[in-house]
Amino acid sequence: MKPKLQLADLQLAIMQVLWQLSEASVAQVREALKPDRDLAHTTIATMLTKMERNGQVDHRVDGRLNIYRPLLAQDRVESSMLGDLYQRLFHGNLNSVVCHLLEDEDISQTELNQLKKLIREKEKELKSKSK
Amino acid sequence: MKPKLQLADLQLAIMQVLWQLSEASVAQVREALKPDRDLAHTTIATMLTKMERNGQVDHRVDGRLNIYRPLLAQDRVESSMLGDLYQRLFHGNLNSVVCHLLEDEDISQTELNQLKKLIREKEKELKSKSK
DNA sequence: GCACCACTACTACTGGAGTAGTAGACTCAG
DNA sequence: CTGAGTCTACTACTCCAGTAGTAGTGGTGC
Repeated sequence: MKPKLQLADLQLAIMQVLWQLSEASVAQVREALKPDRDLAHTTIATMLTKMERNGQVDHRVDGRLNIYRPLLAQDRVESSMLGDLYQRLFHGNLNSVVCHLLEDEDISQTELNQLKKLIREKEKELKSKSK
Repeated sequence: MKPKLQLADLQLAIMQVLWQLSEASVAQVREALKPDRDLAHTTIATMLTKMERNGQVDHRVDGRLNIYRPLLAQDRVESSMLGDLYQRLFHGNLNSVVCHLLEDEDISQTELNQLKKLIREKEKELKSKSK
């Protein structure tokens, strides 16, 4: 069984809590999500059960508590979800993506500097490979 | 009524056909989608009806044909969907996004050059604003 | 000892995407 | 004029996310 790397909205939110805490009980997840969405305890529990069926999380029993931990690596999910959008929406056109980001989002000079550094590194990598 | 800017999979595929052709009949959409997914004529028609209910497309009647046209601008959808992922998955961290893209996807030197140009333009804009 | 609390397991429901069948209307070839 | 084909409208069904109620269970305060 291949676990689904594309996470729906709530699933992603839950997973991010798990990534941050390494592992968590239902109550902990609920607490962490509370500012954004105040969900019933059972809602989280149900969702976690479903996610376990999907192979996205796992749980161990601690006394009467279920402690869940993520089965998916954060960067694999990020890559998968971003890559999917990148292909579906932009057909692999890097420029439009960055264009949108620079236009729509609030970007600081610091971030631009880091960006330039990333590009320089990528260029180095490209050159060494082409030889 | 606010039309939904977040498009599901098939919806996006259909919308992209409409963007490309400006407007299209069910049969045209179906033809365009055929290489990727060979769907029944009625499937497309049903989907278009639903999308019309969602305020995403519109149609006029031409003889016995329904000709659909997109109601959403391509770049608004792109911005919305990308921005949404950007916030949800990366919490507004531009670096990680670009990092993933440079790492996962196949990027050419030409694209990197264009990227640098984009950055230079953005820098200019930042400077002129900060004054 | 018992009432309460916290937690899980099970069940249920809604809404939307995705998929397609069927019926009915119209059109065109022969 | 009739049959084959094409198109829409309507209906139906599956799957899954999201949401939560209820029942049962086991510890805890007093």
